[in-house]
Amino acid sequence: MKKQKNTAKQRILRSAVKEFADHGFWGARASRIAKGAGINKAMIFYYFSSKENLYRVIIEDTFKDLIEEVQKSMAKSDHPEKLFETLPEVYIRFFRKDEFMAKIIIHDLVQNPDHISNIIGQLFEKTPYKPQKIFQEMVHKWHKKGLLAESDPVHVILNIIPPSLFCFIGLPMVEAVLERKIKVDDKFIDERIKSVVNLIKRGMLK
Amino acid sequence: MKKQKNTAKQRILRSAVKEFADHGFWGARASRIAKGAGINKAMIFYYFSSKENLYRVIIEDTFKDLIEEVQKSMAKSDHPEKLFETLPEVYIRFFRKDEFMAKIIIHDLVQNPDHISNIIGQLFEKTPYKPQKIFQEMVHKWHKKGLLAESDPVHVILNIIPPSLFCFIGLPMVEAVLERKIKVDDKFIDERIKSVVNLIKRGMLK
DNA sequence: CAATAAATTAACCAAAAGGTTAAACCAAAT
DNA sequence: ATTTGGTTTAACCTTTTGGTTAATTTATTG
Repeated sequence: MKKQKNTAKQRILRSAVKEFADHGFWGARASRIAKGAGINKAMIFYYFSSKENLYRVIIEDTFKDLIEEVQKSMAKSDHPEKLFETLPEVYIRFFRKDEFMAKIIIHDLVQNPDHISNIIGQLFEKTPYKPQKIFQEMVHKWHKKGLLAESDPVHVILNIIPPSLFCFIGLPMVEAVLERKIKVDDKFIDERIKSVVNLIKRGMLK
Repeated sequence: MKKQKNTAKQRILRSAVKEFADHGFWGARASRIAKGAGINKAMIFYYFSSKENLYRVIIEDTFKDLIEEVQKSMAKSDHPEKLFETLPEVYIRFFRKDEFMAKIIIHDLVQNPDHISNIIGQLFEKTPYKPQKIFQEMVHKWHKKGLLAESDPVHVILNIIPPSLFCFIGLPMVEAVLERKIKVDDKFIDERIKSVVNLIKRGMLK
């Protein structure tokens, strides 16, 4: 657990996360970040030198945390059932902790796809063992053993992450379609995790 | 099929779709839209009065088309199996047709959730029968009959749309994680549809 | 305490943005 | 041929933006 200091730098970061989430990189305003952090605008450039760099720092920090958690969950899973039971929870709880980050990642993914690719690439380079190879081998092995119905790791990922990640961003659309407000409380989160786990276990396990 | 005229207005729309998709509303530049359309910047404001209005027109047009297709697919489905077999194809093919729109919708969903809610609300008001009621009743009826494992319409939607919609936006992330380029060609699209259909049929049907 | 380094601010700046305007252009109708 | 109406343009304007600067306050340290 990182220390939650209240230095000017920390307050800028917190305010910036919210600003980038609400307005995206281009919509984000340095003046609003400053106001939200209760500091002078010049401080942003004093500590982070540019808006772009501030953005990069935030994205990289978040991804480091997320990837770490996913790797932990993968390391513990010697069976696809175990993996499918834990992964949705990791993603959903991570993005619930601060849903702002979910929004920022989506923004980045849409506007600047190479950026996130590079960050993930760099983070993977530093780790001693190669998680990308491990995942592909896991899927391959499990499929051969007859445990997995889906054989392509690409689709395995595309079937797990979106239903987890999207439940925060997509909700307004669902609300409109069903003409009903949906409260994102602990109960809803638990139900969502259960539903996704069910979906991918029944949908992809043999 | 709408007529694909080549009037200045049409060219502005086409150029704007690409610009909004690549940069989001705030990142989009009127000057670039003009250059892309090969017209003078003033024409944008002559035909659409403001950047915001141009954006609104694009979003509303797209949604009208999408909702129409989804409703057609719903009307034909008297059984959940049928619905689960057709819906992913509708979404995936629709967003493949121009993936720009997928990006724009995501942008809008993240930055301005109320906007899309309102558009959907307005479109639904005009239709004689209420699709939102129909869908909820369908799910309820099917669940009671023992055809559906998932009883909550919210989760049914959240299990169908994200794996379909996200396969375009999320791909760069998957590529980074697996350290492999993925070509989005007809073959991939077919595979993706099959995978999603499989996932939600096995995952939610009883 | 004095000197130095770090943190903070108000005022400022150039560039770029969305948007306006008034004049020119052009096709069709009279 | 001239009027008329919709198009199209270059030049312009205002506001806002990310970013700078130079001066001031606050903390650190010898």
